[in-house]
Amino acid sequence: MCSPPGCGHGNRIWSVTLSPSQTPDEPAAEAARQLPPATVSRLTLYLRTLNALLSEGTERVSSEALAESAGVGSANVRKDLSYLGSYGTRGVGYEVAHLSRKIAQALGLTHEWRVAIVGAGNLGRALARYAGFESRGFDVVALLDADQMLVGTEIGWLRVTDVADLEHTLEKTRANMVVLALPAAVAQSVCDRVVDAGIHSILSFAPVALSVPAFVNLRKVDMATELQILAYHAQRLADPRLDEDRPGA
Amino acid sequence: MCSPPGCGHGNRIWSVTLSPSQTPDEPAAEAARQLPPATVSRLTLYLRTLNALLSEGTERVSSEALAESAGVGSANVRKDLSYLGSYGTRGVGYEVAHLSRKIAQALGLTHEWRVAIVGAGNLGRALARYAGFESRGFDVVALLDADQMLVGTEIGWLRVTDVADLEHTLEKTRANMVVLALPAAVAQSVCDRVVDAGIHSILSFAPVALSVPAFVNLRKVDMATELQILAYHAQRLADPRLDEDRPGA
DNA sequence: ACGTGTGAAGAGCTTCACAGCC
DNA sequence: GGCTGTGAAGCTCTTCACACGT
Repeated sequence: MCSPPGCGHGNRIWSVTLSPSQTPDEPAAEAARQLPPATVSRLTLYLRTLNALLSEGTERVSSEALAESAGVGSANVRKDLSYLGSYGTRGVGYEVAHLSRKIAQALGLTHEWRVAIVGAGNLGRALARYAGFESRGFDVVALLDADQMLVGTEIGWLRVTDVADLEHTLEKTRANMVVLALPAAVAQSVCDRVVDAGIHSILSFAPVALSVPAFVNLRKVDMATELQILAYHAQRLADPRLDEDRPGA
Repeated sequence: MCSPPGCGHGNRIWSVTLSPSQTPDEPAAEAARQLPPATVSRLTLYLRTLNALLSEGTERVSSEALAESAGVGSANVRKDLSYLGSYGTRGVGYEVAHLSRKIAQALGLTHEWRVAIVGAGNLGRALARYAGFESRGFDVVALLDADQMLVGTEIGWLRVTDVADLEHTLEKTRANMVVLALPAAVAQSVCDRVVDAGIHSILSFAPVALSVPAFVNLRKVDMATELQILAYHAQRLADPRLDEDRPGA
């Protein structure tokens, strides 16, 4: 793991875009294509529902129905969709096919995304075989590991390649996204190599905070963290009086 | 992500309920032991760092160092920790062992959490073997599946049991949390049974919105969603000019 | 009548900046 | 000098409520 705090540069995950007042010139044009992060993540949920509706032949859908199937409020749905433009019809709803196309376009799913998974342990192998990626437009093009026992074996329709050749594999497969399914101890060094190889989009499952340059997009999924958050709420329900020495109490 | 930040957030966990205008008597006392959700998810990150420091013998840590290793700002760390009480020493920092204990306590990790994983597909098996759960105080006590080919086999140190006996298994193993690693199609019905069996904390990996009673805590992790969010940002960096075309005009 | 689109109000979170204590 | 604790300011996101189009 990273030696004591201070093994280098401390960069923030996904640049803050700060500058409260960048150029006061053209705020609207820039802002117009900046979707709020919360909206982006909900758009993926709407898209999932829309695609389900599409394949069952439904033609129109209301914000109420979309809200229901995404687990949010309908006002929220309408606000989110309004960032994309006025694609609904008042008194009627949204046309499923059209809206689906618009969301996919806004999310950049028209592009071809080629994903390399680094780490062929339990999780990496599970991800490599997960059909959900392919079906949603993400091509898993490589699976890498450092373990020589795994290199060369086949997982799903992929052959595991040596992480020593990471740069070469990424270039050859023209991967433009990387999923890190690695132990915490090696995650940062592999991450650095991935960034140096020109990858700007990384999804990490390693239970450690990775530091990356500001221009790199890093998202983290940590299953133990999720369970701990559940534990917090569960404990609160179970034992409503947990007044330790809290301020204000 | 919690994602980073962001994170696609959970859905209406615990909802708003009592804040608006409960009893105007004692608002502060109740509010005092309600940690902001964003704080809760960062506390898990601090705890991870603290435990690492603990095992390497470091005794004190500053908010700056904690911030660095969690990927947030130091003011944020201090604010978060201040919700727990004043456990730091000005001019010095925080005592690692003490702070670690306080956070674990606040998160409810003193409790014993017994997790049942439903679904022994690729992901379920990977989760069952994931050492990160055990090491952080979560005991995986059962692994269930509907596939008769899998029932009875051993994964890690667990024997797969039949999901038909779900209620019985949950009771017998005294599980108090459930992880759903199921296909979307069956997730809701299994979820309903899990809730009926008295489980109030559920972590779902199924790519579908589950509906649960308000008193149930449901968190979702969706890997395809994470990739789509990355795609959005990557596309923005690659192609700064996003076209728009108005619908009818 | 129905359901979208949207300013405005409200709630929550982050960042700042500095007082207070070691 | 160094670092915590915290009001206040600023920002983002959510919710409300209703005008508007069909």
